[in-house]
Amino acid sequence: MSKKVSLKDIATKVGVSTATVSYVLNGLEKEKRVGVEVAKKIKDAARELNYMPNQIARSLRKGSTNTIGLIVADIANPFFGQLARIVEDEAIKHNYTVIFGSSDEDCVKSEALIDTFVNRQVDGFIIAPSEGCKSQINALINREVPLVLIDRYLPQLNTSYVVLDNFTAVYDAVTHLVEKGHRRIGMVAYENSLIHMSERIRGYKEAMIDHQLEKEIRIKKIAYNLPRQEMEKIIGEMLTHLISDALIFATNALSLAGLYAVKTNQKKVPEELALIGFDGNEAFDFFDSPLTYIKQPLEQMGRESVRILLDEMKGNTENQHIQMASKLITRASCG
Amino acid sequence: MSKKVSLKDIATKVGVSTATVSYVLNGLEKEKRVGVEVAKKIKDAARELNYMPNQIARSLRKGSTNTIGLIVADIANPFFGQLARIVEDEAIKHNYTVIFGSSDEDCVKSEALIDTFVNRQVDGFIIAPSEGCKSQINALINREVPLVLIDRYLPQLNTSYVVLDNFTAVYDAVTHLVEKGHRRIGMVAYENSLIHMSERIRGYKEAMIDHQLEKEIRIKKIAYNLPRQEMEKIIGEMLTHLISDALIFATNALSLAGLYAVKTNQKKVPEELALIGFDGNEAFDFFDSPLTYIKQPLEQMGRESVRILLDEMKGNTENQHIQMASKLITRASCG
DNA sequence: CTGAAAGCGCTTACAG
DNA sequence: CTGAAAGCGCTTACAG
Repeated sequence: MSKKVSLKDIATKVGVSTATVSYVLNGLEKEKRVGVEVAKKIKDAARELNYMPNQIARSLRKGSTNTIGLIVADIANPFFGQLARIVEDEAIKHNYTVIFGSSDEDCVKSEALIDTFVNRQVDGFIIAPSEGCKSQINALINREVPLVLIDRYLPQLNTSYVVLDNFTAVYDAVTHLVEKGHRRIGMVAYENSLIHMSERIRGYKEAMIDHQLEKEIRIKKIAYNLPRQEMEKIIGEMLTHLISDALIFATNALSLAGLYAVKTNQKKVPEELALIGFDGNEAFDFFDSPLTYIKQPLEQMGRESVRILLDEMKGNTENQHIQMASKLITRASCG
Repeated sequence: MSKKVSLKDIATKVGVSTATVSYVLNGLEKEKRVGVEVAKKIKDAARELNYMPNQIARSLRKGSTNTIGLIVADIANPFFGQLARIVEDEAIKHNYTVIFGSSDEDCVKSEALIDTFVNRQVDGFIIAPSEGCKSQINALINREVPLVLIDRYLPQLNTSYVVLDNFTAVYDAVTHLVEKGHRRIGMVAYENSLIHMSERIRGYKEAMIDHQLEKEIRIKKIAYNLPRQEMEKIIGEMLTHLISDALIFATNALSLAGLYAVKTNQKKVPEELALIGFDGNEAFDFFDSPLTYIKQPLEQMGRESVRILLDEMKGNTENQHIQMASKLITRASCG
């Protein structure tokens, strides 16, 4: 890169100290009572030299970087991609930049990302925590780094979070299926002990129990990291036995794998099998009978998480817990 | 945040200078011939105090931040989300972090992002440039900032880039439709003068001409920033008149809007209307007759762009131009 | 009203 | 083999 213009260059050119230049360029000319003429000269010089402040130097001095670290499971997953976009927009409004990383629900990756971001002095974190990385998050808490968890939280840890009311989301989905006359309702979930998954499963179970369907409870748990073809195969096997007449999928990716399996196995929806998906997806709309699904309020989740984080970065140490209601978008797939 | 541990703290504790600590922690102990015992003490102290180097201070001193700035049209768009993920993975391998921003194809936003990233001293840029922001990119070139353009390039500017061979992609798509017996082949594109769009359109036109279908050329251009409902409506209107018996969509978003419109208007595919989409999308698979589409080699594009950028950051000033071949995934939607 | 100076936490050329 | 010191480009408490 070519020679960069610094405060000093402007100071030299105008014939003042870097302090004065700094004041003027940061809009403190009134407060510091810098002469109007000097101020003008400085501004002109800055423009003329095409001065761009070195945010790194500034960050070092001020001890803050105006950067937010965002860690999701996978930025390529539309759920997180959309969330990232909302976080980005909110961050920009408040003059923050976001650096991001994908953990793949993997604790080792997650830790590496957190360390990197800490080294880079991010002012705060928004994290969708992975399984088993409690100690990493706890280390952040001990360092008193502003932090909000998203999508899931860690019940043992005292942090702010923004999540879905997963229990009610799935509970209501089951009820909807029951109302539509389904009884043998199964669930396809991830093998994951985190709260978002366990709450979805709990919502399913309790709803089944409350509807006197305890004996029909059937949950298939699938590993997160399986390629979709594998997921599809597993779900496909479920379908050939067809012990259920309705299925609820616990995530977007599972819903998609399920749709592929249903298509491959040529099951008629909703006649042979009713379906409820999670999150939105265009594919849901083009499935033979458009999918009923549990919709998360992504926009608000993203906004709230940034709002809370900014709050914490301003010094508010009170943890805020937000649980948002989902919406069941009912369409043809449940009969 | 709580008190942070610095090099000095370790130095004090062990009783050496910060220089020695720095050498040891950066693996220069051999080179600088630091005593084995001292080195061990330093490493132990660092571990004990849970030392995390301040990357900001390091960046200021070294003049490089190990950060890549990635600017796409919209990180929530799966095409760019997937690209971002690949860039992220490649960057991490080489110890780089990526900060990202979405331009919405808007020059003002794009410029704000570029300025922010320059201020933050990113070591290099990967940019999907917006329409009319030539001067911004040019400013980057003048500053000698390592840069690779992606998805589109600016023909007037001397930069590295990684793009699709858009001309051939669409040319071949037209040929495929012709071979399938279609003649009244239309195209739905964005109102965008950038090279990726103009090349797609040129590919369409030339193919039509080469197949003696010059008179059947019909291109509908739609503004990028329209909400999908609007796009759908516009395409819907095309469908009611049905001047075409086949349509090629120039982007993923247009393909989706097109599918919704076709569904709403209950056109039979491929009997009444053949379709070819751009990029992949799960919705393509679940459409009544699975969509034939032009597939981009995303993985390689992401990798190559990072590889070239790293190359430039190492000092290689030679611009590299990469144009990748697409693949036509043929399925039922063309008959 | 304005400037000299310290200092943020590192790295590295230099001296011994 | 090891350390003192300068310096990256800013901000800001302090002095005058």
